[in-house]
Amino acid sequence: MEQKSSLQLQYFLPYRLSVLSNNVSSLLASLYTEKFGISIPEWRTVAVLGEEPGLTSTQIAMRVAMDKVAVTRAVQSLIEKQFVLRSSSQADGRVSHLNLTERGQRVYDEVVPMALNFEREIWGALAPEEQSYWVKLFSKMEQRVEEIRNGVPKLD
Amino acid sequence: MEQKSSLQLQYFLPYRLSVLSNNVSSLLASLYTEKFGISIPEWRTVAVLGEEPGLTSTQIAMRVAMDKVAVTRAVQSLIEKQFVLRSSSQADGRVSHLNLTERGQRVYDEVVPMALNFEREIWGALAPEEQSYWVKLFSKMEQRVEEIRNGVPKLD
DNA sequence: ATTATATAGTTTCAAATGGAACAAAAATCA
DNA sequence: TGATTTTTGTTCCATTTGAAACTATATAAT
Repeated sequence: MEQKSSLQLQYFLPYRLSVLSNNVSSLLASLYTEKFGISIPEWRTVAVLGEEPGLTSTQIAMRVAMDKVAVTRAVQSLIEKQFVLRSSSQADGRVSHLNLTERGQRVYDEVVPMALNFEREIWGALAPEEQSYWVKLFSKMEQRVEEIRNGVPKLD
Repeated sequence: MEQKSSLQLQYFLPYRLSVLSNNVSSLLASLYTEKFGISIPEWRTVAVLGEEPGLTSTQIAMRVAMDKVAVTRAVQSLIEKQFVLRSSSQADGRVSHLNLTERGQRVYDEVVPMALNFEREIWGALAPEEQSYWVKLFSKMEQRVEEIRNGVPKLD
């Protein structure tokens, strides 16, 4: 990897990551927005509740890299659409536990295979040994970015 | 790479891509928003005009994966801030050519090294041979996603 | 117990974003 | 030439997003 001195956007890692991620996200989103009328944050909420029923809003926010406002809105909308049910905790009056309704579970059950299938199509770009290599490299990148993030503390 | 039957968001490629990309973007943005008060689309516009002076709005949009409305707004804002100058083409009355002002050039000259430095920090996650491997795999992914995008034509 | 502090979640308001309609100029075509 | 279609870029409007203020409950401290 040679040293760069000029910034060519098309080869610039943050830019390429952003473009790829946007393309992937919007392709994936088209699978479930058309069919079920749910947004990306809503889908993420459904996905995580499908994995772990009964989570609270804050727990969802932590698992899903969304802020609490986004979760509030996703949950409200999912409740209106009757995909999610809220039941307040008797242990802690501030929180409520969220679960998929039967309809919500159907969304989950239908979208998961589509999503996995889409993921497989993308993985198809790489040979099997390349795939595990990708995962290894990607994880290192994630870690490093996390380190940088923690090393450069927010000014407060 | 074994077959997945359940979707765990934390291992799901589109999700991981999205999180990594967002983290990288927001770290990078913090470098120039604080110092120069420009947004991500504005920075991209400056970056591309630094590489290729005199582009028109449409040309910027093509190079930078933004839609034309985003470019219009970025350019308007950059003109107000006196980072960009618009000069209408006498060859084609519809378009105008955009250039960095001296102030805009200074932003470019200052941000580019910061951006490249940031990129180097991220690349630091990988050993040199891993870096070239990453580029290779990443390019394959980009290509595949592009293929899927073209294979699934927009409904119009 | 009473006060202070922290946490969960919502609301509010302003800014960012996206799509459709639009105006102006250019290109095509009859 | 004159009519039609494209292209460029902007504006308008509705939706989304984000940050800060706020309410309600819970926890800690004195």
